[in-house]
Amino acid sequence: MTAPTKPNPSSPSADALHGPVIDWFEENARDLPWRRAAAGPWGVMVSEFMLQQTPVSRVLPVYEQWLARWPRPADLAKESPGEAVRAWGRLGYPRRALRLHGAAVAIAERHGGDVPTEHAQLLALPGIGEYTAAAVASFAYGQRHAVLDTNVRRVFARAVTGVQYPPNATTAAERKLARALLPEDEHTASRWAAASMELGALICTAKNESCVRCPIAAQCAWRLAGKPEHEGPPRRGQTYAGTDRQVRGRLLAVLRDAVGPVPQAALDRVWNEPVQRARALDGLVADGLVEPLPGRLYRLPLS
DNA sequence: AATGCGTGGTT
DNA sequence: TAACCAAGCAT
Repeated sequence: MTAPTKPNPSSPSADALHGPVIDWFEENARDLPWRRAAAGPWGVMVSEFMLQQTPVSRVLPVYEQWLARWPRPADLAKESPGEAVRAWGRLGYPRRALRLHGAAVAIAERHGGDVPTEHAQLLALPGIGEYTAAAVASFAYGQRHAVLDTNVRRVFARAVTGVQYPPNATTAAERKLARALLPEDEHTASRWAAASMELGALICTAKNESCVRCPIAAQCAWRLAGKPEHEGPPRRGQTYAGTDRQVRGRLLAVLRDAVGPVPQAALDRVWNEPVQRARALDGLVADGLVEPLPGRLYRLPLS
């Protein structure tokens, strides 16, 4: 059985992919605010945090609000973490807001207020992992990095490896392939990173892929193989109704919409099962998303 | 390495 | 309509 990340014998060469994909990108790239020069490294970094597991359409309005309110890392660093959580609104995964605030504080303290340029420095910031460090270094600073997000992984799985979907978790073989496909020239590499991601986002989508508009359809290993169905373990479903996540979301929504501290009685109304409710609230406090005050009061964290 | 972590649109 | 999906990270 062939490893799912091993290129097919008939897989296209790197050189055969770069030109068509980058040319397609020049013509079809979306005009997103974080792609404009005015966004700067901070705009790129904010957008990357917001886009972790969240669609572009929902990020756009919140991104504009954040950049208008906190145009530099030091501006956000001066705020309380709770204000960041409040301004995060309903983007989801609010720990990202906390981490972005923490990253802004670290940038103000350690990097003179400028988003660091080095991959290792970026990786050391809270909320920044392998993908985001590479994305900021590549998109904001034009550096040569393999930017391996879910879109790129899917494009490589199909075009090169010949399977419908990449593995559940990113494998060493995928990283190796991404590095092998990276153009040598720095500027070309950064264009390739953005272009291959955009191809996955717009054309080579998880469902209803649009091969007729794909610039590399003629070379795509998966299409040439007759687009075989995904085999292997199904991707882990994400149930939500009835989970602690749902309870946490409801609790935090009350605190976001409140001006001052909220009595526990008000929080109790969002979920009728007391054990799960208490567990969810404790979890929010443990995560630093909620601050308990004397007298059974709660608020978003002031520090 | 498997799991937990929000939310809303689409099929 | 329940399931799936959306530029991951931390533990």
